[in-house]
Amino acid sequence: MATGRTHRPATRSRGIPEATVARLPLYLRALTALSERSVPTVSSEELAAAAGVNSAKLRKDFSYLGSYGTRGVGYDVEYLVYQISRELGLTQDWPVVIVGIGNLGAALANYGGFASRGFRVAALIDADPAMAGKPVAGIGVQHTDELEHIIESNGVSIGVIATPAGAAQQVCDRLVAAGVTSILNFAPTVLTVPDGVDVRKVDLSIELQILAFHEQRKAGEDGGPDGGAPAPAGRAAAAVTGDRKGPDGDVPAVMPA
Amino acid sequence: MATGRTHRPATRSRGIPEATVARLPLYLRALTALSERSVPTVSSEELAAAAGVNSAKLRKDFSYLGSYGTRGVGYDVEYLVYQISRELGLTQDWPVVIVGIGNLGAALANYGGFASRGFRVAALIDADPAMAGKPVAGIGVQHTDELEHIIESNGVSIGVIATPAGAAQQVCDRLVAAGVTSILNFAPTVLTVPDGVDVRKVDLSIELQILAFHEQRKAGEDGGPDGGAPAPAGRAAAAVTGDRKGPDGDVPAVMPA
DNA sequence: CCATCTTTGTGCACGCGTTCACAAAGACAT
DNA sequence: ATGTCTTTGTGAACGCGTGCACAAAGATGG
Repeated sequence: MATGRTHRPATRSRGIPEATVARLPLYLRALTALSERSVPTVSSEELAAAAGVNSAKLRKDFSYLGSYGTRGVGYDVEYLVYQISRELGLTQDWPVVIVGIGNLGAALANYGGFASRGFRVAALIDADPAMAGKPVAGIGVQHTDELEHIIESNGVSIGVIATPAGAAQQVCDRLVAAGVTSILNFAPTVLTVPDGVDVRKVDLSIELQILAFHEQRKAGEDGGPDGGAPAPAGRAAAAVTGDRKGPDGDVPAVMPA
Repeated sequence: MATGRTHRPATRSRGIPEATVARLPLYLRALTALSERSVPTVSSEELAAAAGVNSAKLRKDFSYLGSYGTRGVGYDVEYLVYQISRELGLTQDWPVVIVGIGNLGAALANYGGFASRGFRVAALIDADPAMAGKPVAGIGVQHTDELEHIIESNGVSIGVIATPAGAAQQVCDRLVAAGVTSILNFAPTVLTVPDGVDVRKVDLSIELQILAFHEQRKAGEDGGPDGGAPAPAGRAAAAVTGDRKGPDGDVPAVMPA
C-alpha cells in the first residue's frame, strides 16, 4: 500500500520504520489515558502492557524518536505525548473531506475520533443531488460538483472515500487532481494513484475473511461443510493474536459479487 | 514442488503464511470480477495487476495453496475462485453478531458485503433498551441480555464489536465466554482475550494518524529534525492550531451517543 | 562519594516476507 | 516429434521487524 514511498533509497537517517509509525498512535492513546489520570511517568513495561505490545519493541520504537526516557525512572508522560503528537503531525489541524455519505459516510462523519485529535471534517460530499444541503453530523452535505472548489479553498490534503466500489477510482482521481495527497479508502477496490500519493485502505470483508480462515482452521480440518454450530471451547492449534499491521477491509455499499 | 501426492515437503509443516492469507481475499475479489466477465484464464501478471500486487508475490502465494496453474497458460479463473474460497472457509456459512448498533453498527448491518460472501448477520445487539425491537437493516435489534442465548443457539463464532471504547472489553469478555473465538473490533481499545481467540482491529483514528504522519513528511522534507516548530510549509493555508490539547481525551469511539 | 538498584537504549541474532532470476513444464507451430 | 515460446513454480538472496540479553545511565540510599 502506501504508494510513493520511494523517493531516494538514501533517506534513512530520519526515517522512522513504518511498523513503528503504525504503533505510535497506539502509544499515544495509552499515554493520553495516563495523562488524564495525572500519572507523571511510566516505565516501558507498564506502557507496553497498556498498549498491548512487547516492552522491548516499545523501547526500540521510542529510540527512533530520540532518547526521551530516564533510566531508572521511565518516561515522562506529558513530554512523550507531546513528542509523539508532534512526530505524527497532530499538532496541526488537518481538514478532511468525506466523499460518499451513505450509511458508512454518515457514521464516519459522526465519528468522534475525527474532531478529537487534529482532524476536522471540512466537508461532506455526495453525488446524489437529493442529499445536497441535508445536514449530517451538523454539516450540510455538498454535491460532488463542489469537490474541487472545496478542496482548494480549504487546503484539504486528506480525503476519505466511502463511496460504492464503482465510483471510488473516479472520485480518487478527482481528489488527487484537486490536490489531495493522502487517501483513506473504504471502498472495496484497488485504487491507482500517482507517485507521492498515499493510500490506506480499510476493508471490512477482507478482515472477516481472514477471521473465517483462522476460524475454519480452529474448527479442525473437518470436511463438514455445514454452517452448523462450531464446537466452542476447543483447544485450537495456532493462536494468532490479532496484532497485525496492515488493515484490509471494506465497508461501503454493494460489492459486485 | 513436483513431489508426490502429499505436498508439504517440510516448508509448510504448519500452514499458510499470515501475509499470504491476508492477500487471498484480494485475489478472490479480482478473480470474482474476472469470473463475472467470463474470462476463462488469467496470467499471474494480469491478476497481480488487478489485485495491486507483485506478480512474483502472487505466484508464491498460490504456491502455498498448491499447483493450480498451467505453465504457458495461466490460472483457471473458476477453479481458483473455488480453491481460494475453500481455503478461506467461505464455502460455509458464518453467522455473525454485531454488538453496538450506533452509527457504525448500523452501517455495518447494512453493508452488502456481509451477506454476499459466506457471512450472515445472525443478530444485532445493543445495550440501549430503547433500541430493542427496532429494525435495522431488516433485522430487529436485541438487547444485550440476549447475547449469550443468541450466540449459543445460533452457533456464532465470529463477533463484531462496534460499541464505545468503554464497553468493548466487557462485551468482548461476554462474547468469548459464550463461545465466540474470532472478534473484529472497531472500538479504539486494546482487547485482552484468552489464547485461541483471534482479534483483528479496525481503527479509523489510527489510520488517519498514519496518513497525517506521511502528509507532514511530504510537506516539509527538509526541516530540521530537532528543535521545535515543524514548518507546515505545505500546500494552502491549513490553519495551524496553536494549542488544543486540553480535555480531549481521545477516546473516540464509534459511539452512538 | 561509593554501592546498589532500576530501567532505558541497543547490539545482535533470528525468522518472516519480498523480490529476483531461472529452470521446469506445458502449449503451440511446423 | 521437435523446437520455440510462454508462464509457472521456486531456490536463494536480501531486508525489515522482532525479541533477547546486557551494558550504560541515572536514581537512591548509606
